[in-house]
Amino acid sequence: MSKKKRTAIEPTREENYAEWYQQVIKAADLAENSDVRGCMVIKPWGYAIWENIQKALDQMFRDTGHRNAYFPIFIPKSFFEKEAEHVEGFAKECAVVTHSRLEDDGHGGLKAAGELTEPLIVRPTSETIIGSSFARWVNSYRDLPLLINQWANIVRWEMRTRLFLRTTEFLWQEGHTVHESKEDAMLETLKMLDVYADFAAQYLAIPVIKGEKTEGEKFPGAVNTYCIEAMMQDKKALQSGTSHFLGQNFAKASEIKFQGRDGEMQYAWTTSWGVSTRLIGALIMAHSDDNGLVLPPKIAPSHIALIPIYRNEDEKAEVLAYCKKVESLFHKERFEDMRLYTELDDRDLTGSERNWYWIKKGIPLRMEIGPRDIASESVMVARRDKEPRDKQSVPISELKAYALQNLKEMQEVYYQRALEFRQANTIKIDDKDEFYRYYTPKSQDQPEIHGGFALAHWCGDTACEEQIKTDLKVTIRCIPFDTKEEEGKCISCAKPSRQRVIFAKSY
RNA sequence: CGGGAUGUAGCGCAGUCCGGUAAGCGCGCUCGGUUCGGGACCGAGAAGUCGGAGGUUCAAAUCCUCUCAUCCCGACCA
Repeated sequence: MSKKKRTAIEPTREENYAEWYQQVIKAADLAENSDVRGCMVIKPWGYAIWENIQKALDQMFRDTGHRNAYFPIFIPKSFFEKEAEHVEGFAKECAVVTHSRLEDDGHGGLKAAGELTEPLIVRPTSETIIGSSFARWVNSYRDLPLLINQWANIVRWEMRTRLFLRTTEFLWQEGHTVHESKEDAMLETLKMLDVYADFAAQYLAIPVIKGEKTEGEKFPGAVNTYCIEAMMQDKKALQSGTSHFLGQNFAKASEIKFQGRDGEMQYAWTTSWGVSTRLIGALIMAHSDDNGLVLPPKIAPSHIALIPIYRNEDEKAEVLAYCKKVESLFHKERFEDMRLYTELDDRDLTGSERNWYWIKKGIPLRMEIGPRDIASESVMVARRDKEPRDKQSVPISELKAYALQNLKEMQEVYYQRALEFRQANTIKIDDKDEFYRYYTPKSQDQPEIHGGFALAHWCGDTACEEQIKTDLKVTIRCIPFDTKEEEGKCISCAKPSRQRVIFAKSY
């Protein structure tokens, strides 16, 4: 009989990945479902992660010349109707405001009254409403480039929701820029994709693949859509950010025109790009384990849990005093470019309970501090990327340097682990049968855990993409930038192909 | 929006088929004590309109109808 190791999260990833994901969110107290269907309440520990994402990204946007602004949550229906593809892509998931006030319905309740002359759409994205402002702001080539970002909430009436991955309302950032030339706009589109990829790697410790979306997967109204794709621990792909080259489509829809260097009036070239609270879902699924959340130090809301261990009131007083001294070592300390935070957990629970509480929350370092440590002028330090019982005694004199060094190492470890996992689950496939075998579940009971990324040839025909999607529920995640041109045969129809694309099941 | 499953205390569940002292268990919570460096123990407590609304019946957690929510699988999507 093999004894099953007790894990803090049940079921484990292997047993039931989807359920494990829900349980990690609950155990780490990140978020919960609200009383409004499909909407979530983001709790302090989860929201702090979002705030850290905001801080880091906002700095990067600023460094690339962008400025924040804010546009209305409501978009007149007529604005929306201006770009045909855009309408088609978003119409089905729009929430619509049709009335402006409530009246007594005569039965003890309220009824909507004051019908609006024109319905307002709750923004699912802001190209059209921002475009109308941009049309006023842009008159001359001297007004360009116009580089704007907004942090906002948006609403997309999705059928099926999952915390952080897909909710009816979510938080995001949307960059909107206007350029004089096609080349400038394309450069901007790709520059911001790079910003996203760098952010994912450096802060979230998630390696991503940069590439272009196929015709069938691109943003409604865009000329080209680029994306970063990440692999989760169930080997599925998660689109973690997108950047769109909009050509002159939205400039024409919103009349964004300017007088050029040649004196002629012309339509501008625009871009848009965004990442959302979905990144928190990516973070959870990329790093967490069967004991709960795992957070890269550079994005963690707090970095060190101090856990006093004592037997009686006398010891408690002594230990707490010592803990405060230890905590003061880190007062207003910085880790990389973020503030370093500590949590002194003096709740009246057993040491192990407090220990496990912080393991589940994913705090990078735990410091157990008891009478023995006071005697030896040291602290027991445990890292979240190691086994729960794996602890190291560190002298107080070296503690600060030790903590900073280990946080740095952990950030690196998480990135490497994720990268190795992706590499181990990415293969080149040239044979159609092998391709189909690769994506056929080994176990019908848990069809999530199988397959991975496949680099295979594709002729460029949407029909082939559709066929594979129908047969295997596998889609082309992107046409990656970093592959060489090579002759081959389409994995579906065997017609000649010039390059490999990334296939995967996706969220 | 289609198919499936589930709603009983804060969480996890039993009871539902065969209606009738079954409102019960484990964890958590409160109080008292012993504990505390591998998820503590003993004792005493508090807590649930059985998801909601109708109906059948002398009697409904249990049967019927409708409805809401959650999860899974599809279609759609960041």
